[in-house]
Amino acid sequence: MQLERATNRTLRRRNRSVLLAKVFLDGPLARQDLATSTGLSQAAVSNVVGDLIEDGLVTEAGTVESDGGRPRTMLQVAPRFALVVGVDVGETRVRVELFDLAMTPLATVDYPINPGQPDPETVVAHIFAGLSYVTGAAAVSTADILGVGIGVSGVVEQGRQAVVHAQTLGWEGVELERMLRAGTDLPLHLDNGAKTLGQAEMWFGAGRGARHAVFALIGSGVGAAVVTGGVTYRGASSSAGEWGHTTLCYDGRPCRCGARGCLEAYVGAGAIIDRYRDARRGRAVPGADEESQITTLLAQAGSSAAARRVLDETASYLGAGVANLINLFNPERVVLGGWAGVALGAHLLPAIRRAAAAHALRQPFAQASIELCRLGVDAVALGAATLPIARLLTAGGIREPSKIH
Amino acid sequence: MQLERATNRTLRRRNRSVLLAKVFLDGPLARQDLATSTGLSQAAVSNVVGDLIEDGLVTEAGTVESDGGRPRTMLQVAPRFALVVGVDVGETRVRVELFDLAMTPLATVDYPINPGQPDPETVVAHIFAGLSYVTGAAAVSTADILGVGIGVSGVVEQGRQAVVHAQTLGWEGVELERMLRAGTDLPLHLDNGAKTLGQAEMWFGAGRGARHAVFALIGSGVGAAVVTGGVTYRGASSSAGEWGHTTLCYDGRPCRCGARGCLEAYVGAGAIIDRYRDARRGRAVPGADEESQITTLLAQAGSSAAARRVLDETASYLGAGVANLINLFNPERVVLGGWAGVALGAHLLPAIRRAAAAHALRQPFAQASIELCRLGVDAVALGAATLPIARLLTAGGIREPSKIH
DNA sequence: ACGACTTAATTCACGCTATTATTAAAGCCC
DNA sequence: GGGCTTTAATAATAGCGTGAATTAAGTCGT
Repeated sequence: MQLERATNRTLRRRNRSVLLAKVFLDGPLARQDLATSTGLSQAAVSNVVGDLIEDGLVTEAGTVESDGGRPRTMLQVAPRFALVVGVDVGETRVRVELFDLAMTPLATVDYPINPGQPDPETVVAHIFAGLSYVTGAAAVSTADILGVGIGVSGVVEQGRQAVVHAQTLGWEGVELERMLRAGTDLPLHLDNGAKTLGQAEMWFGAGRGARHAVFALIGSGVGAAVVTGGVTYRGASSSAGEWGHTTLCYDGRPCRCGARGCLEAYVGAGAIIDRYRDARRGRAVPGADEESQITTLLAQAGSSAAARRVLDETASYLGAGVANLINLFNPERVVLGGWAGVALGAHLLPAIRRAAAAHALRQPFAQASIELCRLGVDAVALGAATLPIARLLTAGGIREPSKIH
Repeated sequence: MQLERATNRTLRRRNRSVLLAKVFLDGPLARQDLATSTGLSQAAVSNVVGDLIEDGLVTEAGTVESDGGRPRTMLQVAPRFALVVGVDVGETRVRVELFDLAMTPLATVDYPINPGQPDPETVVAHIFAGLSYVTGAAAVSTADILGVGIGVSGVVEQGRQAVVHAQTLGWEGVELERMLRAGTDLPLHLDNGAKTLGQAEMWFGAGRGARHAVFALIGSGVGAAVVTGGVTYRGASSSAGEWGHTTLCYDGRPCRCGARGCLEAYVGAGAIIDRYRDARRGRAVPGADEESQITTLLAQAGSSAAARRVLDETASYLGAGVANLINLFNPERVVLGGWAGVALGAHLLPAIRRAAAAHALRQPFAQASIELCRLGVDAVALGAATLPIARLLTAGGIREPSKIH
């Protein structure tokens, strides 16, 4: 039950938002398209679009020939109306990327961090360094930056100031937003990295067109982003979707979170490698890091029965975990992502589908397709960059929240 | 991203909806209260309330004395503006209940059904019989009935016409809505029984005030209703929340759904009784039906170590299951309900909380309280009856969708 | 009993917004 | 160039919420 009053300005802001979002997401469109697809009258569309053009948010982008009649002028979001920055705070590196509103990457920089429990201060310093690097490299002014989105691989607790709990980074209640705000006046949007990746796939990847989707991400950690009604599901404190630490096997293998039987203790990259090592009677899996060890495992599937068994089991566990998501969230689409998810999914997707079918209820399973992601792992920064844009769109392109005359 | 245009009438409808919902849910309120709590101007409130009174939706309900000043006149939803019917299609009976808009029960009737796979036709006949019985008993006209809400213990797939998949009833793709529409012109609202119960608890019970809550229901079956942002989470085809058939114990006990290791196979009433029988080395648990057998188990906890062990295990499994809900949905409240849930919860709640704490991530667990429901099991019909009301409230009290002059 | 004071509800001019109908613009085709 | 088609802008109209002023309905002190 919504309890927001509606005033006359609300109306305009909302229609601005509807039109702006449509132009942004569905590419160049004519005023007519907007009128028919939104149901607004042509007059209103013209009126609102006029405002948007005047505000510099939208530009006319050429005309399209017609078969007898005035050619329709196409509209698009002005790519340079503003710039956005996406930051990916992963377990092994901090990536800072600058985009324009057409989501063209203008500059990118990576800062590797040593995996052993990076200092929050170091990460913050990397972010600031990255900010000044990308603005310098693209020769743009900070004033043109609409906002900075930051995807962190851990629980991001939204409150007045976002706080990060990331067991994999060794962070417990790190006041990342406060630390960042101390060094910049740019609008900040912190969020869980899985959620930003889901956002990216939703707008530009495998989630397009779906209203209810779950993005299941397998990497060193295991997480999920749930989108419902086109909007990321957050829950009370924005930590919803912690799929990796749901119990799949009561009293089972110990997990690094301290509990037993978590999904991550079976299908997290580390867990898969551990299980393969066990299957090899304790002989270490060749490879410098988890990523190459997983590659080894997949490469040996042709020759080693043990590797095949480990992969089969992985698909079964993963399928059961996906079935849980399907039963609980009833999505129309489950998208498998994360670096390990992509590596495994390419080979195991049919087996995962079979296992999910065996564990999920028929009706919700029949509603859901299970697919691979389309954007790759680096989309965390892209998705983070969409956060300030999402805010701009819902606000109807009005940057200042309120003004006092 | 919402894509609904907003027109001038939308505004009024929305404000009608906001005010009407507030008056309905937060009891008698003065116009002033409405103005301050919604942010609308007093003039607008007066204006809209005037319309609502004229339409017969709202009535003035006396005045409240003041210490110097005009006394405020309180407003309430007119209890007899319309009547609603709630139907509970359970595994053992069909209940039909008639309410006014103050949710006062005006008439109730139960039709027992023999547990062995009841015929859909029989259930439909019971519903029609119940409808004519309650209208007769309360001496009201069918024309005064706003709508009929029907809570079914099974998956209700919403489409053009709701279809029911209820393994416990032996129903597979039963076109219940079509069958009902053939016999009545009343607006129908079919939904899963757990969801209607959650709705009832949300409006009148343990969920009041929460924006994100999960209602975990334990009976013969195990299910959950998820409320997010004050609204029931449905997913793509409205079957979200099938908690009972999530895998808790990979490759564990067989479940009646065909899979193995489902939560229901551990904490469903039948499963608990089975586990107790196993603990008694196969000796049947005394009791005529599941309900009395569970009572027996609880009664013997004082004397029998086996009973205690079974209950402890139940609390642990249940806690792990609740932890999964907390990790995935990040609610501020988890409400334990269902007849078995109530019976067990009274004794096991502390143990369940401990087990949930052990399995959930710290941060989301700290955000969530775990409580018992307040309304009892019979609230399914009450919750079903709220469905037509919820529609009325969101529509701002406008019954006909559109009129042609 | 009367006036001062307080609080609640209504009225009305105003500005904002979308709608429908109408007009202008811009091109194609014969 | 005139007729036709499609797109965009303009004008007249009506709905809606706001804010200030006004009316309504009491309490309290003297």
